[in-house]
Amino acid sequence: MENKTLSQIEETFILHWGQMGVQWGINRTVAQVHALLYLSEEALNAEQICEILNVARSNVSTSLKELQGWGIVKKVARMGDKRDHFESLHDVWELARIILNERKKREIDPTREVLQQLASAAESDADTSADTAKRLKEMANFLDVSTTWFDRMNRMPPAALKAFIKLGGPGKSP
Amino acid sequence: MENKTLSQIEETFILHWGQMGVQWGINRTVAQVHALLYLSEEALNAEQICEILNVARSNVSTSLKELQGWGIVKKVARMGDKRDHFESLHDVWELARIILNERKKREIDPTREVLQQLASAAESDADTSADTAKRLKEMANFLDVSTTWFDRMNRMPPAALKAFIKLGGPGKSP
DNA sequence: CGGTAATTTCTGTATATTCAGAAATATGGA
DNA sequence: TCCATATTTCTGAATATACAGAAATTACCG
Repeated sequence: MENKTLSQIEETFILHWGQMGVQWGINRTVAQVHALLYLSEEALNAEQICEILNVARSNVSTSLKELQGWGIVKKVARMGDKRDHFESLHDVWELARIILNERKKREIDPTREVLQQLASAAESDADTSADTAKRLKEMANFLDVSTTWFDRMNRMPPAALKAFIKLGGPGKSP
Repeated sequence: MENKTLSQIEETFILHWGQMGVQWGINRTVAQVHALLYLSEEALNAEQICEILNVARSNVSTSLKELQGWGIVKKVARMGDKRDHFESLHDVWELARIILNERKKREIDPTREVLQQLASAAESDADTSADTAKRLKEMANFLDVSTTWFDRMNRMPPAALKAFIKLGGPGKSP
């Protein structure tokens, strides 16, 4: 089991991706593991990932679990090897679609529900000003409209979505 | 200077917004200050914000500065009052547009540049596999296409954007 | 110009989060 | 069943974040 080393370029990408992740509220190691698997042509096992990234085995385990939970990394079996191997989705469009959708499901949707409840409760709440009630309603409505739009985009076949974005949506500007 | 207290509903919203912020890599206090100002009909001064949110004065100062840097909170002067007062943009669409655009400018654009450099360097780098080079290029290209699309959306007049989203973009599904 | 109040920046400390390694558990084959 | 290896859970240490108060700066008014 030889230690496959990274080129300077690969290393830079992985480190940058990790930084990026942190800014978006994603654990650095999770982002790095993902970056590594994204670049890697063949599936890697947990041990290899530790060695390449120089992070603790436990972190890799947790990160892989997280990435699998998002559906962007999958286990693959290898003949004659008991250990699990992991590979990432390699289609960037599909990756983006899944990541955005997962974050929406986990973070936006619950917020939307809370806001809807608050907005409707605020209407008849003596302690809450009509003005606050209005703003809550506007925010709730905004989330509603924009998530509905997102869902629609999300349901498009990948190729169609890609074409739509490339075309520029509403009609291209000069 | 009396301590304006929050209704239960307002408090819940502000706390939730703070949580939400953290998940997206935004300082909790920053998000809470924003939530408070978003709800508030009249502009508040820093002192009031401290009292209402129970956070340190210095944190409020830093948070306000940050929010002003994003362009979603503005100072307003009040007759006969030396202290600065602050108010948030109240148009949710405009808010979303500005926030997304700022994050793009600060986080995506630099990443895109790095990736473009890495991708082109990878092509002629002996240490980097052709496969890696391909993936870097795909990622760089994806960021390019999607940010170009975003910029185009962003340049639409607010009303047109709103209408476009509400309509459903690519054509509505059954 | 001075004095006063508001505001921001700085600094040490407290708190919370994240991490790596160790120990415990689970899994698969002989 | 036993052994080897993979995986997860636990725990102290490292790191990052939030805080309060002090010091410095700025703005305002007489």
